[in-house]
Amino acid sequence: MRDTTTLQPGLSVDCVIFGFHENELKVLMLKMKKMGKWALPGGFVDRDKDVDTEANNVLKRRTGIENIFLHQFHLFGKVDRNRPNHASNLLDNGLIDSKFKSWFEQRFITVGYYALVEYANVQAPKPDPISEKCEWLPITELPELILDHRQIIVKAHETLKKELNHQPIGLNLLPEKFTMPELQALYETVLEKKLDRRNFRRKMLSYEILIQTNERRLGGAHKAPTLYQFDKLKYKQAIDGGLKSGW
Amino acid sequence: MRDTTTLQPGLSVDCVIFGFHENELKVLMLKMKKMGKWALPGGFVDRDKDVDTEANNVLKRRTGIENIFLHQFHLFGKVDRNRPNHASNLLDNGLIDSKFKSWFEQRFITVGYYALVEYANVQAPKPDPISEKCEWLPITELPELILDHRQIIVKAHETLKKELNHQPIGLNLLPEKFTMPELQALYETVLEKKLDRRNFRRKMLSYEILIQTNERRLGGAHKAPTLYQFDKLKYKQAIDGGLKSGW
DNA sequence: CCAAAAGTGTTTCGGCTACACCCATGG
DNA sequence: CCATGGGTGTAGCCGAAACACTTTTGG
Repeated sequence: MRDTTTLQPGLSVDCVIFGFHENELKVLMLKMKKMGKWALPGGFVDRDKDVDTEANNVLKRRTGIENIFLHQFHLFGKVDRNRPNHASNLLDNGLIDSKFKSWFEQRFITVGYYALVEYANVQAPKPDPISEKCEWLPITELPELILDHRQIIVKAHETLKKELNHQPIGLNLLPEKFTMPELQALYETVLEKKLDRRNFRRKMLSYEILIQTNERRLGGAHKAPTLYQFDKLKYKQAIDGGLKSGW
Repeated sequence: MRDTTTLQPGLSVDCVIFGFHENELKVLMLKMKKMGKWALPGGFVDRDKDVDTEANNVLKRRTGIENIFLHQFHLFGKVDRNRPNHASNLLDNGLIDSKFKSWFEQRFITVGYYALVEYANVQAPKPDPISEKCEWLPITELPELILDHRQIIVKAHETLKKELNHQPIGLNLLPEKFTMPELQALYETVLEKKLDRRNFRRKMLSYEILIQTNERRLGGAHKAPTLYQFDKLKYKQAIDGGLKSGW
């Protein structure tokens, strides 16, 4: 951060970036230097940029990914969410220059966005200058987080679960080709409940957003499952038009 | 407005206040002096107040109503939503003092809230200092609005329709006691489609949020319909817990 | 050949839809 | 007594849930 005068004061964006790996729902988090606590990837908003644009920039800076599903879900506007100690904690740990003290002492509100990204596509997530590392953490075992970031993640997860009743997920969250059981595992993980294998298949096929390939996932024990991929056009239509039934 | 130094810069809240009257969904709007355009009731956010609190204050100032359903639904963050002409329009029409010029020239984002209020409970909605009147306008026939306020209303209405799949409405939007056809008319108006009289009744009763009184609505021609009221405890549980089926 | 997972089919149940019919009220 | 809207019942359809059975793979 060089100059705060071009930034919209008191406003930040935070991104809850979901990934799926080893049957766990994970969130991309930054471990802050010195403080040890973890934080969501976030950023400030330039005075002459759309808020949505800045959220996309955050995602791109940490993962290199652009142009994917990124959805605003809530504004967190409690007056005490970053006070009284956040700025002094940053200063005391030498994470920010003292000339930015007043900037960080402002009352801040933050806009929450969530994204769904393919785990394997994020090879080396990049920490920001005040973080020592950027890693995927399982959503079920989060360490201590700064500010209200835990609450932001919970709200993002709740929103994702609700949206699942109207929209498919999987594209950008799974590899290009995947099996039906893998897709089901994703749904079960996000929804935090078991689904019937056969009914899941039928329902998912009824959406008509899948293309069956003639390849199979070999190498595992037992019968080799068929690989599918998304029909991207129809998938997009399903996102826009909305699905009827829920889970 | 006396002093902008206590306000969170570049941030406002706007409330889409829905009412229901004569089988029309209405929105409480302010007609701005001189300019003639209409605007949503809104306000700025004090540096030491929660954003939610300020939204409630806006509602209270215009309607006198407090402690009712008021839901944040979206942050509008386009960089050009209040520029380049909004501040100069206000100034040219003498609506603001020139000492506030720079305040209104800032880039503004706004948080949208929507509320459901009982039409009859708002006897004399109060205009703000820069408005000549405050009135209910039918959502289907909106005049010219300032900024992106039309888009904000559209988004609020879309959100309301979606929420209807998971939550009941009616409390705070209808009088204390109401008939089943009146409740149905509300649903049909919000959803913008006709529903089957008999199926509507069955479905609504299945939610178990209604209490049947032994009174009837007299005075109309034909059979006098039974009056119902909401079981407020169960209604609240339905809001929190969510209903399953949709419309 | 066996265990375990993938793939297919079938039955059942409940909710929603689309009706027919009776009841009450004002005119 | 009749037109009109309120109130009640019911048959049929469709989707979801529950479950049995076959197929395929590695070991």
